[in-house]
Amino acid sequence: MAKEKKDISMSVIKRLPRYYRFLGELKKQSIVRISSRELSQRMGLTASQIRQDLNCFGGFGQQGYGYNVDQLRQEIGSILGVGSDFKTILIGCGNLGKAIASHMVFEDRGFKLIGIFDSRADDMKDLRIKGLSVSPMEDLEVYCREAEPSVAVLCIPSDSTAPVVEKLIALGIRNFWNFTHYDISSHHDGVVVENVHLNDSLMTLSYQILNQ
Amino acid sequence: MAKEKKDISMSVIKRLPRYYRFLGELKKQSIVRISSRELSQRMGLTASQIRQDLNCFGGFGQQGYGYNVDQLRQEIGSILGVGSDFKTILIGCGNLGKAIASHMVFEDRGFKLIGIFDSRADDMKDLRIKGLSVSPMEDLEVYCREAEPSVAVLCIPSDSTAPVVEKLIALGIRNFWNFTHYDISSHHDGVVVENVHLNDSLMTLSYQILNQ
DNA sequence: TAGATTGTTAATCGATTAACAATC
DNA sequence: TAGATTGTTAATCGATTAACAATC
Repeated sequence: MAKEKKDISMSVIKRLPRYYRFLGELKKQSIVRISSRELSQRMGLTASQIRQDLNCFGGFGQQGYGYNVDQLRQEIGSILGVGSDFKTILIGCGNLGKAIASHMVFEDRGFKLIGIFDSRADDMKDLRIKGLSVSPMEDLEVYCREAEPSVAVLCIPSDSTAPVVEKLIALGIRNFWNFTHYDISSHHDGVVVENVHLNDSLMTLSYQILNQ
Repeated sequence: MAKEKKDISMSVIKRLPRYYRFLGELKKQSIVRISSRELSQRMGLTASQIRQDLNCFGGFGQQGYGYNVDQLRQEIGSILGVGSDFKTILIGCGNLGKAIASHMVFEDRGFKLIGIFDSRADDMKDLRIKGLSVSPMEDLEVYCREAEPSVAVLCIPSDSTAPVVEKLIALGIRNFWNFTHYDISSHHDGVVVENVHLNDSLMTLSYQILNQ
């Protein structure tokens, strides 16, 4: 039933997870159907925008009725690839890496954590995160040839990121969840990068506080 | 010299931290001056956009010369409030909260962490993060009346966030760095919220992998 | 059938890009 | 002065909102 994907704009994509979240809430509250108007009021959007967004992918609604909450949620989930199983490795197991690995429900979102690497793995002999031990960076090459992960989560210091990315790309990894400040996209083409720049976020907050 | 701030769009604001970062890099490389054209090539933007963005705030450049790297960096830093000193408390000291508190260079970005709270503070008697111990949530009210923090960082489970936000707002806190999935803006007006929705980010990555 | 609400087209608004006169 | 590059206005492009015919 889903439409041929044309070229959906990033603005739309970025809104999808939020729809997914709100629909999950509605489902929890045992709400079965919802109109674009009602959803728009809850989410602080226009009904028009919701209908436009959803119609990028197909006619999920029904005239005179609205949308079926659970069905719509599943459709959006499938568009976002919630049911995927991307083999993922974590590079850098310091405070942040540890938190990301143990805190995030990777599996719920289509990512399967299969390996953890850190340059000081020696100091982490006894550490286990989700049953995984921490391997030294030297093992990366052999490991990747065997396990063929497709995604790397980067939680290493920004200034040592460049050569690591170089290596990962050489080993065939094309998808990055990047917590460093290193600007992967401006150095490499044909690579998928989702940045989480916490410092940038903090500075945006700071601006908003000063100019509210 | 800075212009009267009209109403700068969020699109522009969100780009400023990235400018700040690139200018920091250039400074490190002892580059003194840069033209919008050269900067645009390094950052993968158009020169036009850079000039437009910067001119929202004032004429930082000089015709025939370009921009002075260090001066421009400082101007942007000051727009973003890098030199501020917002009193900040952390709510929730689990894996993520711990990582955020110890990993982030709050101070460099205008935020001063002055207190940490967790509902299970009893189990964290010996924990010290940046010299701070973890206080129980019951102490929040008295503490806020005394110390008057203006920013709260939320690293608690999403489903217990609503009442905590309620309380913090009652205690006069209006600015939030929100790592939970709870949608503060849709429940409260006149509040500054900067969201870091890691799950949303992960889902966006997933979409991009499937549709690259 | 009448009422409700979608899917979709048209109108508006905002953001990005192009162009160029001002000026260092 | 001539060359370079900004600041700024105008043109284009894209995203959001409004409107309404289609239809459940």
